[in-house]
Amino acid sequence: MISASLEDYLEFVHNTILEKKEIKAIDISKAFNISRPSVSEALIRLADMDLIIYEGRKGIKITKKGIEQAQKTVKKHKILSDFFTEILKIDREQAEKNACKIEHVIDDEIIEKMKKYKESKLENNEQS
Amino acid sequence: MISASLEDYLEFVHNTILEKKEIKAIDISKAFNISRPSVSEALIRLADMDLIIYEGRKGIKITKKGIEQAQKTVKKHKILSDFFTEILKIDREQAEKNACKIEHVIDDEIIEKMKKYKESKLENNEQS
DNA sequence: ACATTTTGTTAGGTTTACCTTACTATGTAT
DNA sequence: ATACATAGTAAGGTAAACCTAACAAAATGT
Repeated sequence: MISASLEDYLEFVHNTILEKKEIKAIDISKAFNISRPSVSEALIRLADMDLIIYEGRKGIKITKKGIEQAQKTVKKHKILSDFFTEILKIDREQAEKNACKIEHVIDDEIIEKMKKYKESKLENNEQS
Repeated sequence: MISASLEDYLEFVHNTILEKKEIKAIDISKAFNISRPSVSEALIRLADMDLIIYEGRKGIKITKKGIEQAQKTVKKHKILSDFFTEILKIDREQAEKNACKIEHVIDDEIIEKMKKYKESKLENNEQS
C-alpha cells in the first residue's frame, strides 16, 4: 500500500505530465514545500514501487502502473471535490483542500455512492 | 495539533470512560491491536499534552481539555457516519470504518454542512 | 569560456508511531 | 505464603517522512 504523501506526489507527477508534458523534482519540491532531498527520497521510493521511472536530471517518467494508481486518486479527488461544491455548497478552495486529504483514506464504495448521488440530484434539478 | 493515532486513542479513552467508568492501558492495546509499550508511549504523549492524567496502574483520567478534544472527534464521527448511512445509504460497518479515518482530516465547515444537509433532507422526507 | 545559479545527491539528524525482549510490580489462586 | 499470570515500563530497534549543510553536476548569462 502506498502512503498518503507518495500518493500526493504521484498524483502531481501525473497531472503535471498531462499538462506540461514533463516534470522535474524541483517542481514537486516547490508545489509541496518540501526540501529537494526529501523529493529525491520520495522519487526513489516511487521508482522502487514501479510507479515511476526516475533517472535524476534525465527526467521522471510515469509507468503504466503509476498512471493507473494516479488516475484512481484523481478520480476520487474530483468526485469528492465536486460533491463538496455542488451538493454541500462548499467553496472551491476548501473543497479542494479537503478532497486532497480525504482521497487517501476513503473507500471506493463511498466515492461511487457520492457520484451516483450527485448525478441523480442533478437530474432532478434539470427536471424542476 | 494532535495526530490521528493519538486522537483515536483519546476518543476511545473518552468513550470507554463514559461507558464503563474506567479504562486501563491494556484495553487500548487490545482495541487497537498495538503493543503495551506503544500504549504506554501514547499515554505519556497524551498526558504531556494535558489531555489525560496518566498514573500507570493507578488509572487514566481524562482532563477537561481532553474531554473537549474527544467530544469534537466524536461529534465529527457521528455526523460523518450518519451522513454516510442516511444520505448515501452506506452500510453501518463501512460508514463507521470510513468515519474513523475521515474524522481526523476533514474541516469543521464541511462537517457542519453535512449536518445541515442531512437535517433539511430529513425534514423534506417527513413532509412527503 | 568562465562564473553563477539551478538542480539533484550525500550524509547525517529528528520525530512519530510502531515493534520486540526483558524486567518489574501487582493481583490472584491455591 | 508462594507461585503464576497480568499489566506496565525500560531499553533498544525500525521505517516513513521530513529536515539542514555541504557538495557535485549541469545549465545559463555575459
